[in-house]
Amino acid sequence: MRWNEISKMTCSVARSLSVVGDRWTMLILRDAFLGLRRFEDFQNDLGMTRHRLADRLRKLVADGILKRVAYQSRPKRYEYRLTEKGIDLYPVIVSLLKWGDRWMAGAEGVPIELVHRKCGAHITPALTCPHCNDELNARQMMARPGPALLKHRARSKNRGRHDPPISV
Amino acid sequence: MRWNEISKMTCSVARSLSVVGDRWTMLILRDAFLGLRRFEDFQNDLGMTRHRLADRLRKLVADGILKRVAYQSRPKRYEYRLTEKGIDLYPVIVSLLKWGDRWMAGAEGVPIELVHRKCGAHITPALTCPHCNDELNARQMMARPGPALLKHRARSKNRGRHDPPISV
DNA sequence: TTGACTGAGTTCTATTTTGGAACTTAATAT
DNA sequence: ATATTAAGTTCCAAAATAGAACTCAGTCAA
Repeated sequence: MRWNEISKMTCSVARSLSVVGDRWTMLILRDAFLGLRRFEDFQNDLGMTRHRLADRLRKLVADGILKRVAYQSRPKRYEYRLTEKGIDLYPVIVSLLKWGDRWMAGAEGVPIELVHRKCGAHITPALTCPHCNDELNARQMMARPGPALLKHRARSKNRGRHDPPISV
Repeated sequence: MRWNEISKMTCSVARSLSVVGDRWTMLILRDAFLGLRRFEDFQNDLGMTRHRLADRLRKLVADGILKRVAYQSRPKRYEYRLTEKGIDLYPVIVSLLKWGDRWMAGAEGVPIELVHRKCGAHITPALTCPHCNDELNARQMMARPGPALLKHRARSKNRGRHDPPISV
């Protein structure tokens, strides 16, 4: 199976990765969340080739995650800003950040700290249950097929090994 | 810059991606969270080549995210299970799931629903501030350099454009 | 009014990574 | 003896990426 076919999987994780799962894409978005907007800034910060960067930016714009906005005319220059769809990826980046802080940080401590503007606290965001407000972890959760997966199975009747509701 | 050098960046997101940012890796982990453990099961479910799969599993084991456990002898057979380090990636997967549910789901609804065992509710987990319990989004957060980044800057004195504390 | 400089790309080639398909190996089952 | 199963390997072709140089439109400074 080719990578570009994963967008057709009946799985939200796969569909998300078809958009942000490419090499460099997530790091471009990290930079965007840190306030970078211009081609040269991304290129300087990431050290990726201009070629790849141009490609990735184009794809992110096509996918509605960044928008290309003129910031001057004569000469026309464009910068890249997060759309609402892009901003909504924040939890993904923060989760990666948090995991990296815990499992990949050296003796020097963490590279970046997050502050919640509203309450002013320096925090590490947590995944919680919006119903009971408990902090969540994988063992407390259970996955079950949703409507799209049920329809998909009814159509293709390839009922396989991990068909029933599954625990994590 | 080559992709394998990103693990040296002073950034937890980059370091995390150096481990789980490869093509397929995150999907292997999704399957692991859904309960899959065996080579053949991963291969059947994902449709990736056995070659790549073997490679990725090896790397995930080397990185301490999966462990290779014998589940029978004669013939010796091994399965792959999440370690604590692997289980701790759950928020990353869930964040991707949630984003995909919101931005990539079709008219058929979502592929998978999550249930919180403890309270029994069907929920979509949210990122919250552990201090004030508010649900978080990017605009409410601010990033500032942590100890590792400050040391890194002091060493390399390449003080660049996005050096000061940055808002998202 | 020529010559250097900027920012945002594009083009070219060489290298690395993937994908596809067939093959291996050890043990069991028929 | 032969087929089957699970977990890989091997080999070749195709695709993606890295590195470096080049383009292009407009500005600035002498």
